[in-house]
Amino acid sequence: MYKKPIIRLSRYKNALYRFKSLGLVRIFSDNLADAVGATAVQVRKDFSFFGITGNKRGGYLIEDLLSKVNEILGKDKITKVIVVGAGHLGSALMNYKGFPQLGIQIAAGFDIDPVKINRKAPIPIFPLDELRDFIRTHTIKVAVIAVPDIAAQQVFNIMISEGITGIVNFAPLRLKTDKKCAVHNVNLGLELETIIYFANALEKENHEDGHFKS
Amino acid sequence: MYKKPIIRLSRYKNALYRFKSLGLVRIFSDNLADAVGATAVQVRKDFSFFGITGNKRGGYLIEDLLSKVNEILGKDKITKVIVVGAGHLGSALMNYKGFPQLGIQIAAGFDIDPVKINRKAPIPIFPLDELRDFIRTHTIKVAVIAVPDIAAQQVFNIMISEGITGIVNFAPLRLKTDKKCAVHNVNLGLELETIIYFANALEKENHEDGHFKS
DNA sequence: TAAATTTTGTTATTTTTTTCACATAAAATA
DNA sequence: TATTTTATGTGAAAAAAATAACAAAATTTA
Repeated sequence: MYKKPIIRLSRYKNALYRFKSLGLVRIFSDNLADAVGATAVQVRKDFSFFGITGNKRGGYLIEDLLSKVNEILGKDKITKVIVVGAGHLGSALMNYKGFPQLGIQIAAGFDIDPVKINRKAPIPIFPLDELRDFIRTHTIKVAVIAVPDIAAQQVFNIMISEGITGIVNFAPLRLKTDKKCAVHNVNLGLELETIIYFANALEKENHEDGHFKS
Repeated sequence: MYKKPIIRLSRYKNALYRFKSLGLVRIFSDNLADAVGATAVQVRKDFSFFGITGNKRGGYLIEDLLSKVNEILGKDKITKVIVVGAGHLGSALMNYKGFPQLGIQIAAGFDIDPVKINRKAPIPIFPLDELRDFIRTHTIKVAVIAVPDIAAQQVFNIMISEGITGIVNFAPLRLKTDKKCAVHNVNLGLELETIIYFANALEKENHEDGHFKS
């Protein structure tokens, strides 16, 4: 399925835009590796995997590279995304400044709390009742779930039945479906837990180092 | 290094607490697999990898399993964590209800904006100036970076120099580190981009299916 | 122009992760 | 008690991902 190379391709793309905005025209695998935290070999390997080639000793032309990467990632058009749940996390996403550059347009937010509704805002926030209709009339294909876990499954079901094909889910539960939909679960608690494990492992290692080596 | 099994172990643990709270005593690899989106074999393989065994045909005693998993994950004590940046995302994290159960205590937040400072709140928010001192006096080892990208590197440097060993970074840039600190970069924009890629791939697949098969 | 250097691109190798296949123990049933 | 059923546990195989090794092209330098 080759998931990791795809993810890195997105990272390369973002780095490329940054390099481009600095006025650079040409880039080396080494620079890209530094920018995304990979190795130069890995960058070239990824490119090779997707059939992208550069110039021996000359690196890559940023413009060429961008158009190839964008083609592979299907970023030739703007993707409309909705965010369901306008709490802290939902707001954080809706206020994320980087989306336009990524070809992502947050089309609307939804919330069950009447206080949060604001149809006139730059990114309007509608009541949850209107979710189904909005997805249908705007042919939304990608959505973010940022509601409490009790509400998540219900929201998810609406999305699935309306033909959403990609969901990033921030509610700490695993959403189930038989339908064809890519679901990416992001669990903020888990991210912290995982890093705590590795932090502890490092702590131990450091102490052992201190004991045995120095 | 075997990173994936560790991450799943955290997921199993959380699922186990949920099962336990439902009054269950015994659990099967199959149930755990469903709960975390893995397969039953994978669950058993993971357990086998960490030397955890159950009872043939009898599944696993939740209580036993939890104590073993917690031991492996080093969750016998509470980990104090600080959150730097009290914007939308930082607030989302500080308000996350699930942390106490995970043995995580958000000890404090930090922000550069004077308006956000609140020393009396349940989770106090201090000015950024006091970050270094706080880490030192409270021997903080794990931190979250939820500041804009321009501020991230500076915050990171303070953390590293004060001996933080685990960082979850939400700023959309890659923080460089030596071996002494585990950094996990979470890029919300990238999460969306990745799911858009897979959503598009599914769209295409569905259309092809419609064309060739039905 | 020849040699040295730099950087890509690819093949081979290793490591990590997932899946498959099936033996084995415990419990249930006949 | 013998048979069948249900799960676990693990060795082997396959797939995915990361790393290593090095040939080849382009450029620079001598």
